[in-house]
Amino acid sequence: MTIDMQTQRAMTRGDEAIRSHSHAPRTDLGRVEIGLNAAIVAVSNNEPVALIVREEPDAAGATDGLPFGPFNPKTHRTLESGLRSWVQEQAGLDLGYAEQLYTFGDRGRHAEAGDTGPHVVSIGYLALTRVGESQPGVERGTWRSWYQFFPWEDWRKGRPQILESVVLPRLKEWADRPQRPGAPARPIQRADRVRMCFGTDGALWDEERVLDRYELLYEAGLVTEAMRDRPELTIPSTPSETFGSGMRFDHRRILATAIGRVRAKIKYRPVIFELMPDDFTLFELQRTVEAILGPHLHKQNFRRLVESAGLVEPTGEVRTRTGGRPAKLYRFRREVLLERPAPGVRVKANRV
Amino acid sequence: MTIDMQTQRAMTRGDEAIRSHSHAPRTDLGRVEIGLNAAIVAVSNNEPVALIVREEPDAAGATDGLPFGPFNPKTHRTLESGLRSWVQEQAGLDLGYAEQLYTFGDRGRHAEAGDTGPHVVSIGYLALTRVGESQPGVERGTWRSWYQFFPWEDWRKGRPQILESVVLPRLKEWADRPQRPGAPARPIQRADRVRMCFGTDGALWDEERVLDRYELLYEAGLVTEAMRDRPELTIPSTPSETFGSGMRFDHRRILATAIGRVRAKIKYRPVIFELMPDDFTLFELQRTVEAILGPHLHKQNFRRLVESAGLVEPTGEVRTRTGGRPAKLYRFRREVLLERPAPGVRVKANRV
DNA sequence: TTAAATGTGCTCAAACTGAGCATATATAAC
DNA sequence: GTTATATATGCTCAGTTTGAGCACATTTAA
Repeated sequence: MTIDMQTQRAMTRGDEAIRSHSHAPRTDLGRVEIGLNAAIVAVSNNEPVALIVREEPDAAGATDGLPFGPFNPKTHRTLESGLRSWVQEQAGLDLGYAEQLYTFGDRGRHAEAGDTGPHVVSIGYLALTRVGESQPGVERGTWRSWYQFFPWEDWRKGRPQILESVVLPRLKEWADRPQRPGAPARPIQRADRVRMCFGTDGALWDEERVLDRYELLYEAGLVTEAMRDRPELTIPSTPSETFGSGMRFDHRRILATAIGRVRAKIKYRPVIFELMPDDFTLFELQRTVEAILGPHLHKQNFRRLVESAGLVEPTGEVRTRTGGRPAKLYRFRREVLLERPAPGVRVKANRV
Repeated sequence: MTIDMQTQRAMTRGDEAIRSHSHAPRTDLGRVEIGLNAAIVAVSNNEPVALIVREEPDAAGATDGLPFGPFNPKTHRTLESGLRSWVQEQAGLDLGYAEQLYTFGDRGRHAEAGDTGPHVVSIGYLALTRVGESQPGVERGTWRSWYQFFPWEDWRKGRPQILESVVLPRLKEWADRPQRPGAPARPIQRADRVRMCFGTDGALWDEERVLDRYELLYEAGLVTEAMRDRPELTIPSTPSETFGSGMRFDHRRILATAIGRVRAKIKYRPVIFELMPDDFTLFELQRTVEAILGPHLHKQNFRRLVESAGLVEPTGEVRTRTGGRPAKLYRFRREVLLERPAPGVRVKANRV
């Protein structure tokens, strides 16, 4: 029945409505608190990075997390302004481009010790910025490559070998395992999901499905957060660092959502230029796109693409420090926003 | 600075962090309540419809709204299961496909009389279904054409004349008006937004920008909800019904988000079949796509598209009641999900 | 001077797309 | 019955887009 794999996870049914709906003040609702989380992305030295803040270790020993804080309707005019406040306070960064990603609300998704207190619903945001754009010394977080948390997503040097050596064997084992002890194994469904998410057996790798892949690894109990949230599920195995560094709460999930969103979005919105300096060479632009997307692109076709799409215009200057023939400098052509409904770096996705 | 018009609205800055972040229980946060809202979409007689529930009139006299209710973390395991509960209770409908749309949290977006009580953050969901799929008599809402709320979105008979006759003149007037009394008029920016959103002056109409258009009309004070939320802004003018029926709270905004999402999504996910019966003719499929997207499609090319994409397969039967040569019946080919990363009805968007 | 690296222009075939012609087979009107 | 009309379906064909590569330019480093 379910078609969209992205929402499949949450499509459980059968809950009952408990109380009738009314506009009178409701008193028996559990307390809810809203957490605002920012996945702040930049590209530094051709490496895609996210801003990480470190705090006390959580239940699983993770210290890395995204900047976040609660939404306070008394002081935050909007959700987004609340987010900006927290980022400013925690990382000393003044956010530029930001967009909402998704709202995560499942209980048990980020079990904290004790798990008392209000239920926390996390609203994830994606922000794009340039490193070193803020006043120097103001930043308090550290920039870390996002591939540290998702090593299987780094296709810049071809298919990452960690897939063949570790990830796929463990997933295959999970797919073949009976779902409940005694129950008949249903390897078909799981195997198909692995196949589509990770592009095995002739299926194509879709670089946008970052969240699907993370969710699958979580479900298979392979990422450390899964062991944290469901200790009973832990099986002695490969050290969990093999499946990328863990993060606190559900921050890795939010980061996965963010990566998928940037990868999709640069194809139809010129957000790539949020990551670029004012002037750049076409090859620098290409390197940045590759850092985000993974696979490397055909150089001549890439320049044809961005030029014919009207995304850039030459500044008239050249940069000689390129190690070869001097490269013309370009800048983002803002007028493109007034000319086309969906301007972006329309590199072909791996879509048949 | 801002690039994505869709998030432009909320990109205000300058808020200050009020209190330092900590993991101790926070006590001085204003109360927050989460509302779950469902835009349930179907296609009935080639008309795209949404499930509307009627209640007491709100401040502006609107009685139409989407099924909704508060999220209760004590009883709802997930946000989505909470939504399903409310829809079940309020409309007697068992939801099939559902996906999260967006979380709206701005204060003042749906001013209620008095405006006391907790701050409500709305999480909007999109659901797709077939009419008459539920047990007969169980449904308590009414299905209403979504073009009743967004008449300017109906391009099935060409460019809707309401655009030339009413919408654009009023928007032009707004764009030319000085933003504050006495301040210099800045018609450029507003005029450009109108141009891109509504495809005037040579710009192309992008059928996916439903929310942008609604937001623009809201900002211009032309839709009735704007007058409700900011009464000082009301100017005696065209009856507000000209700009579509109003809805309670921010439900029309959520519906706009939903329409934009379906229009985008059917192009890369086979969700269109959530709206189709098991067996259908290709022309019926085309009519459904047209109901969603607006403009009419080239018939032969449409069938070439869906057949060559492997989205459908013939059932072997024909339907004679078509008023012409009998049409072959088709069904959705589920295997396509295992073959392609992003299968969908890839009709060309109005994207250059 | 040469090798190596990058930058830039151009070609060309394959695939895709938009548009239309032509024909098949029903129902409804006369 | 015959005809008008409506839908169904196959096919063509030119224009565009895309993937891949050749060729040459201009720099730095050895």
